[in-house]
Amino acid sequence: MAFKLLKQDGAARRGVFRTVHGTVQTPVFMNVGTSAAIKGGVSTDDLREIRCQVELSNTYHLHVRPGDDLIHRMGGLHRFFNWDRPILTDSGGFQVFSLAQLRNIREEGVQFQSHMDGAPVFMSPEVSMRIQSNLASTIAMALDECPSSVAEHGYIDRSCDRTVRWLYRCREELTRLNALPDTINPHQMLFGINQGGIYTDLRVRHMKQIAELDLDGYAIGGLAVGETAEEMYRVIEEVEPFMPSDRPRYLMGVGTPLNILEAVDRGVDFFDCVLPSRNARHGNLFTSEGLLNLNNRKFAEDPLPLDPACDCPACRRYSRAYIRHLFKAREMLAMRLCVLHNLYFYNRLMEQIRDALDGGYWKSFKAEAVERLGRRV
RNA sequence: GUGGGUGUAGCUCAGCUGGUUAGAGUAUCAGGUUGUGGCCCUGAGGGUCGUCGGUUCGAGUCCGAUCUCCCACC
Repeated sequence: MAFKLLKQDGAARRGVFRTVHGTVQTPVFMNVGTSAAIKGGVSTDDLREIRCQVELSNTYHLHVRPGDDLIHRMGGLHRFFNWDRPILTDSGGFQVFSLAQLRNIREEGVQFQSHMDGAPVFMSPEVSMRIQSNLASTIAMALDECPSSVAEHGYIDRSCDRTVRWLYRCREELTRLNALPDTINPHQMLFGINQGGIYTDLRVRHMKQIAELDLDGYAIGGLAVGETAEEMYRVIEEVEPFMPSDRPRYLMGVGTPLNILEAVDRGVDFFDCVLPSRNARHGNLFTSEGLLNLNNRKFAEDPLPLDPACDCPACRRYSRAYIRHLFKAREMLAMRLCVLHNLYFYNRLMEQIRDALDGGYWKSFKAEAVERLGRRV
């Protein structure tokens, strides 16, 4: 079994996940590099230095540019990207619904226009699996429809049924692809995605249906897209009892450090979010003392590092005043240093969470961290 | 020196024949950002309308003088 549960405290889980690209310690935060690059000029050497375990790239983006067939010819994403640890590829489903202007969704798949040049693109369960097989990521995500979490019950009901049918097609196609002789990663794993908006009956029914497929892991999708944090926590609590306990659980696209602490407490093992990297590019830092907006004038002559308690490459050598200056001067080093810091902060937060679970002091750590990280510097 | 143009927010500029509390973009300041388009969204502060005088119930707007800068010609 790839996933092994080491310890549990309430619903919170401490585990290890074995893959062909190495073992992942969970709970884990995956560092997002959509186009096989962490935005902000961060290299894979940097990723190793900031203690990244799993990198996440995007099927849709890499399909549009440079093309998954090209990456296959270049030996797969790991060789192309120079990253030998696990990679998870998102299926492209979310992008179809968040980026595409014009789309037409049918049973067969989704026809839409590329956000790059308007060229027609067709995405189906089979196409998504073929792209991800070409990329040869460690973990492939199933193609799902991601409707607005607050869409009406009737629509999400029908959408969930279609996502189940798509999931069967994904598994069948990936099984076929993994057996082909020119497949780069014949052990590519598949995670299914739970949908159902904010409706308990749909979430539970859908989770039960996809659990029957006995996949390598299960994700909760369609959250943090309009509903409140409290609704998100409620949905996790309601669906968690129906998620296989011997498989990793992945909460897609979440979230803030507080969201992650609350979700770990409700049994989630995997996370990914653009928040630390995107906010970093705009000067919004996560620190051990809470949120810090480096654009604030009060940091103009502040000689302290971004976070005095941090030993990331940015905090070891540079002051708030200097990095703030870099932002005002629009120097790209500003973004690089802040992205390194925020990702390191997230990766270190996950280490602290794992230490707390290992050490048996999860509840007290969580309560203290929620209070501390919710502050503002 | 002569003729023409110009002057309004830190910057670039709107402001129709005179009419509520002078606007926009950008910059600044402060929020937001959740399966990534270095984007975008929201709010705030900021002006003796070059200066002085005149006409008028009322002037950024009309008149006179003066100063600034730009252009052309001598």
